[in-house]
Parts: sequence; structure tokens; C-alpha cells
Amino acid sequence: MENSNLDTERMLQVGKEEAYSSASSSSSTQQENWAEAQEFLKKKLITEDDFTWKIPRPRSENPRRFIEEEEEEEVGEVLKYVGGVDISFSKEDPSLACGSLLVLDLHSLQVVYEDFSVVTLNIPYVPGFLAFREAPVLLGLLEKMKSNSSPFYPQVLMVDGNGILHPRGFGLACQLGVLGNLPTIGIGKNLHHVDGLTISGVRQLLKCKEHDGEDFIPLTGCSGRIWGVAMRSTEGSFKPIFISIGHRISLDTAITIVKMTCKYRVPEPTRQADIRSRDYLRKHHLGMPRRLSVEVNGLKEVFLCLTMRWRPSRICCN
DNA sequence: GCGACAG
DNA sequence: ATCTTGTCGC
Repeated sequence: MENSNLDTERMLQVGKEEAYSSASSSSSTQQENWAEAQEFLKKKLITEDDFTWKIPRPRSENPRRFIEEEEEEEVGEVLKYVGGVDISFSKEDPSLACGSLLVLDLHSLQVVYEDFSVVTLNIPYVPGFLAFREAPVLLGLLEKMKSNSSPFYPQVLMVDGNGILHPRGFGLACQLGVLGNLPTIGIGKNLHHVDGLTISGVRQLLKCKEHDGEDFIPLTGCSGRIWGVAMRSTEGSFKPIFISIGHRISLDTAITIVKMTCKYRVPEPTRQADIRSRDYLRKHHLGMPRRLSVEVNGLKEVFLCLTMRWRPSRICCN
């Protein structure tokens, strides 16, 4: 146990060192190390339900609920606090980001906890390695909440990004789950093409299934592996969301919980995390696009550079 | 070589 | 991820 923790620390340290030393290492070496870290952490992944709580029945399915209130108490811990995380970015300075962690009450779907963290991200987004860019901020928010002994600490966390639906079967939701040691669910808004899966193929299967009254289809790759499901979470939306397990949860349970939290296409925990992190940047004068009267090409860029944070690399010399 | 590539 | 206008509908 001690050894494995030390190994984990070392793997993460490798990722850190590589990330901050841009001069000495080539980008391919960095990605190889990242992939190595993912393969390592993947060994700790738990793909079954691993928690003590139960999922409460929807009110509509239980007419005798009022009679059984006391009985439900005896059943033990019931799922109540569902978390959601996301990160928003500033348009002016793409390295400026706001991570958010919210917790919603499952029954009311109201936000009972929210926290934000504005940071500067030095690590680029590379497809397949999203976690190395986004996980540190989000783990920080989780850690802060835990150390504060908040009574709202999430029993399960919904992540804006995939779980095992990933080239190496270890996406952001998995990494947050393993490193944060809590159940996680991955929510993708776009399909990450893996194992022969295509968006057109998914659409066809969904169209066939909708006559059967089912609103989701398994994402079965060429290899036969099931990576998750594509689900039409809203009546009017032909565009599905992609659910995959993160950590310490089964796919069936993940689907059930997602359905319980879907007021719109994207389930409320991640939807609110998305909305509120963007609002946070705005309200703190960080991400708001300012109206400029200067329209002359080139001059506008100079103005932006002198006025606010602006990446020099984006300025072209005429 | 070409296309694909979560956020 | 981010930008962007109006538009159609309940």
C-alpha cells in the first residue's frame, strides 16, 4: 500500500517535471510519459459499484413512499449529493481558466455547494491527455472541500469529459476518480473516436433504437468492448451525450444517475458547473469580451496587448 | 500519406 | 474550450 502510493507520487512528479520543462524534452517524450502514467493509474481503476449508499426511487415510482419514510431511514445511506466539475477559459487569455466544483441535491436538483478556482494553465490541451491539463485544479477544489469537512462532499462526481471512453481506457473522469478516490461518471458532449466508433454509426443505431422506446445504445467498438453508452437525454435533441464510467461505479448505475439529473441535454451537475464557471470569469472581469470601437486590423491587437492579458504568440507582425 | 482527435 | 444573431417555439 505504501509502495503503491509512493509510485503514484512519482508518476505524477514525472508528469509535472515534463510539463514545466519545455526546453529539454521533446513533446513526444512528454506524451509517452503521460501515457505511461495513465497505464499505471489504470491498474487502480474499479469498474463496479463501490460505495455504501443506495439510489433513492423516484417519487413517481413509489406511491406508498409516505408510508415507508421511516423504513427508508433504516435502509441506510441514500444518494443525495451529486457533484459536478468543469473548467471554463477566458477568450482574451486562453491560459486563464476557472475551475468549478458544485454539489446538487439529487431530489431538488438545486445547488447546495459551489466553489471556484481561477488559475493560469501552462499545460496544453492534447487529445487523449485532457486530465493533465484539467485534473490538478479540480483535485485542488475537491481536496479543499474535504479538508474543510464540508457536509456536502459529493457521493458521486460527474465530470465534463470521458471516463473509460478513451484511447487507453483512462480519461479525465477516471483520473479524477482514482486520484480523488471517489465514484465518478464521465459525460462527453462529443464522441471521442475510439475502437472504430463513429458518430454516424452511433446516430444510425440511435435511430433504430428510438422505435423500441429505448433512448440509449451501447458504444460497442470493433473489438467488442463496451466503452459506454450514447444517450438522447432530451426529447428534442438528436445530438446524444456520451456516458462512460469513471471510477468505483458500474455503467448501469451511472446511466441511472445521469437520467435522474437530466433536465436538459447535459445533466445538471456538469451543466451548472459549466454555466457558473463561465459566469465567475465574467463577474470577475476576467473573461468578458469587451466591445472595442477600434476596428482597424492590427491596431486592435496592439490595443488588446496593452490593455489586458494577451498571448504574444497571437500577435502577427504586418 | 491522410484523416481523426474529450475539453 | 471560445466566438457569434437571430430565430423559432412554448
